[in-house]
Amino acid sequence: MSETTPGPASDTLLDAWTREQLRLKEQLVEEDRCEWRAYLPDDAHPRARSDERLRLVAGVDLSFYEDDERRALAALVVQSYPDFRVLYTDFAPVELEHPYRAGYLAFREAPPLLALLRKLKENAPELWPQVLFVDGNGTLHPRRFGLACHVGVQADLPTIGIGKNFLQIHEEGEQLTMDAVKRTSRATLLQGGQWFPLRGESGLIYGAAVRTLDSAPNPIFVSVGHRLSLATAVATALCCCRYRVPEPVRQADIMSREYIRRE
DNA sequence: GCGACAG
DNA sequence: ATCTTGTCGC
Repeated sequence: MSETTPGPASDTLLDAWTREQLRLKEQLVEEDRCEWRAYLPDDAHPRARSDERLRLVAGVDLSFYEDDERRALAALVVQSYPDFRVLYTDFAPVELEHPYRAGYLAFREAPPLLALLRKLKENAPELWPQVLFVDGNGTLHPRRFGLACHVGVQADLPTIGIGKNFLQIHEEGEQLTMDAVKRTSRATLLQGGQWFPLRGESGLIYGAAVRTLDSAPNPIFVSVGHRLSLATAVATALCCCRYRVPEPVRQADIMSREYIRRE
């Protein structure tokens, strides 16, 4: 069966991918292993020492062409913090090997994103970011190893997973449902900056529902990608929000779509 | 047939 | 992901 045909016929491929996720997960670090600390942009007296301050943030995303389902544009944007000046952009047209499948997004999107990161390290190592925002989940994933983890581990970079839609977790009877999240969001996320952990029946925390702004009632879903704690991931995401979505992923999205539209 | 489905 | 402008409200 063709790899691009979704369905039961590709079970052996999905099994192999599952094993690959569990193998890479052995290298996953879910605690703070980064030399910087987030601080609010409007904090007149940042508490962090100057050499511990967050200065370089980045975002990656893929945008798609109308005609061909497999053609896409991978984008990497590096920005200064806290003023979000765009310091570096790179775009690469790519031919995707695999179709989208929930739970296996990394096998579709990670390769082109990692290629952009390798190129950055080679051509402008001084712009290597302190943290990378990924458009997609990290540990908020059935096997706790989503795209943001995949990219973080393989690039050895602190990463934060940002989901704009909730991915339900039913694995191992966890029962993290859309309904429950919507109810809790409505009841507890009363203003920007508020969030709650997404905790399964087992007690495991997969990520957080975060209301980033007063003006954006719908939460985003933040999870650990690599080399940081959930608390750091949430605090850093909040520090990077001018709009509902953290600025690096927002810029990568906007600029890649603009690039497609203008060519 | 119905619901779920990161991007 | 993408199809898509204006428009209602603070």
